[in-house]
Amino acid sequence: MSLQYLRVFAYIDAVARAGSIRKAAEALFITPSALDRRVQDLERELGTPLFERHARGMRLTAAGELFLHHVRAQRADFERIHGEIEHLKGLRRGTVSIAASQALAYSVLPELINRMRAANPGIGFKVRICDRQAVVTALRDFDADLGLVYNVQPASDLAPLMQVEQRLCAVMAEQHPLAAQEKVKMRDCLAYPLAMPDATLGGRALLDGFFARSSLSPKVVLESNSFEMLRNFVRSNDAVSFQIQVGTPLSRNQDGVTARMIEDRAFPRQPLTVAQLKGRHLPQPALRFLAALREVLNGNDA
Amino acid sequence: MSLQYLRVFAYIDAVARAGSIRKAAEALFITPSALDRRVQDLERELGTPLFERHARGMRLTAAGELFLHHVRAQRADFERIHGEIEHLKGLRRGTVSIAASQALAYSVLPELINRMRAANPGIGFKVRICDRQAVVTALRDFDADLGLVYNVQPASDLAPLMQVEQRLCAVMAEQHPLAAQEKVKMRDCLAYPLAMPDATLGGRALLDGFFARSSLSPKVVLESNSFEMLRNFVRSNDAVSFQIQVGTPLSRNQDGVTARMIEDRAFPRQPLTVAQLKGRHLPQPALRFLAALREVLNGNDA
DNA sequence: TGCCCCGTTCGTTTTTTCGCAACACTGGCG
DNA sequence: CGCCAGTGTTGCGAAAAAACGAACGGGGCA
Repeated sequence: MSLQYLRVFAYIDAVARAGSIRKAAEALFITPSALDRRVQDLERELGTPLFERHARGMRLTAAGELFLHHVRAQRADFERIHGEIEHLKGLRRGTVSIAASQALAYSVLPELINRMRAANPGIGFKVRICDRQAVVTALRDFDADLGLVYNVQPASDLAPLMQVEQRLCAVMAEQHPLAAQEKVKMRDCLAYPLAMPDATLGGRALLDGFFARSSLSPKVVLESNSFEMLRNFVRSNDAVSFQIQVGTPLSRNQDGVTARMIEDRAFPRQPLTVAQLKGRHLPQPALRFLAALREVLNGNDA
Repeated sequence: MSLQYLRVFAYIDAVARAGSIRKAAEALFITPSALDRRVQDLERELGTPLFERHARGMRLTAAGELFLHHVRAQRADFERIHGEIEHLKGLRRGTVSIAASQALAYSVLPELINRMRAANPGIGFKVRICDRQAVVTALRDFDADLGLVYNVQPASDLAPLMQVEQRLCAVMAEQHPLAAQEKVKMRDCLAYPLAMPDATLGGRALLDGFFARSSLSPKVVLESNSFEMLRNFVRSNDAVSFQIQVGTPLSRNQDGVTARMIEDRAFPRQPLTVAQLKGRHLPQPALRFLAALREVLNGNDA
């Protein structure tokens, strides 16, 4: 559902995304000349150029950024209204789009979505797993209704909806010596090779900070931007990896990998944050998803 | 500036306002058939009728109400964005639209607007003086950015921005015996004929309540929905009228009429409220007007 | 310089929208 | 009961808007 009458707004959005009229025209299945005219007409109506004409393509002007934000907000809001109209017709339909850190892909999101789909089969989901910066960008561009991020830096245009303190866990093979203990200390882990999340991931900054303060010297044998990679790596050796609580198989050792909480008091904790773009009206399905999320994570309001 | 591309939304709005396709078509300077087609196309795209076809005209369905609200919000938001783009071009332009009770028309709004216009000549104003219910309606329909009302009943879709306690004043001719006192008591006023605001006005409910509780019997000689009428009436006789503080010539007796505060302790006080529609993003000029209003009224945040 | 990709323009074709007149229907009133 | 004054709605030709396709001018890069 894209509504014929907002065509020109979709054009502007496409040009901004593609960065050039020709590419945008291709994506829209029209000719560059037609697209160019619509852009120029709109600029004439607004009395301001929305794009800087560059030899390489089109870049948004300040006015363009402003207008594009409005366009995206409008289109997102229309989707919401359309969903509510469907809701009025008795159909529980709609789509929840989520941008989340990797940790959520392990069990929280799949299980939650399964549960919601069981209750409301008409609702669809879009889940994009990406790094923290991309989550923020997705929210800003109206590509996601909700963002679930660990250790995100606050931004003035983001509104936190929920914060959950997350402890860091050590991840290791089931047969690993450390798995015998109920809880582990960080110094215990350092006796083994480490498989570390890389700098794009939320937990890394904390680990680095901790290592810098203490006089411990870690032996990093693997660094990756994929927790799945790290998890599958430590399954068949004595290395230890790290992940936040919700992203680990704390109780169920289902795939040869298990996790133990790290009990160091001094270890800093960062919250897992659920956020939305400030000032947005979330669609009903997103609100219901948020409520379900609250139940599962037992989080506090932000 | 109405933007060609939002034409259909303007059509829907017009039909809802006019209550019939033919009247709306007349207002839009197009034929009923053309308008009818646009409405039907939109309904087909949404998959839901927006209007009930009645022999007398068109009435909004539930889905229509929802959609119309969205349409108006969008159009208002577009105006805001357009204003901000103008702002970007260096022009301090835009329009503030205000719906207010009569008391504000006396001195507060005229003086405030004069002062703002002196600082920013590019800003235009739309002021609609109306009763309390109409103020609320204007906010709901996006016909006004800000509402200034005395003694308004709270509504869930309205967000109070500022509240100022207002004392009631007695209004009388300059030569009136009561004008000799610095403050007056209600029982003093009852010795004279009364010119009362009618039930549509904010202060009336308070007066009625007070008279009901006390055993005083007022002699009402004039009842009007216009404070200007009441004020001009008492100028040349011994009657006494009432008005809230901001709407009276407390210090300056410029037009043969003056006012005195009523000092009864037991007399209930209602706040003058500045409100907006909840969830709206106010345009920059409206925000600046609000700030100026705060300075003048010394109000507290709500 | 030569090439490639860019935005843009022009004349034409296709699609959408509009106006006009006629039609069908409903509710009220004599 | 029938008439009447409104309403929304539809078919068709005209008008307007949008899209197409090819050609033009221009800036960056090898």
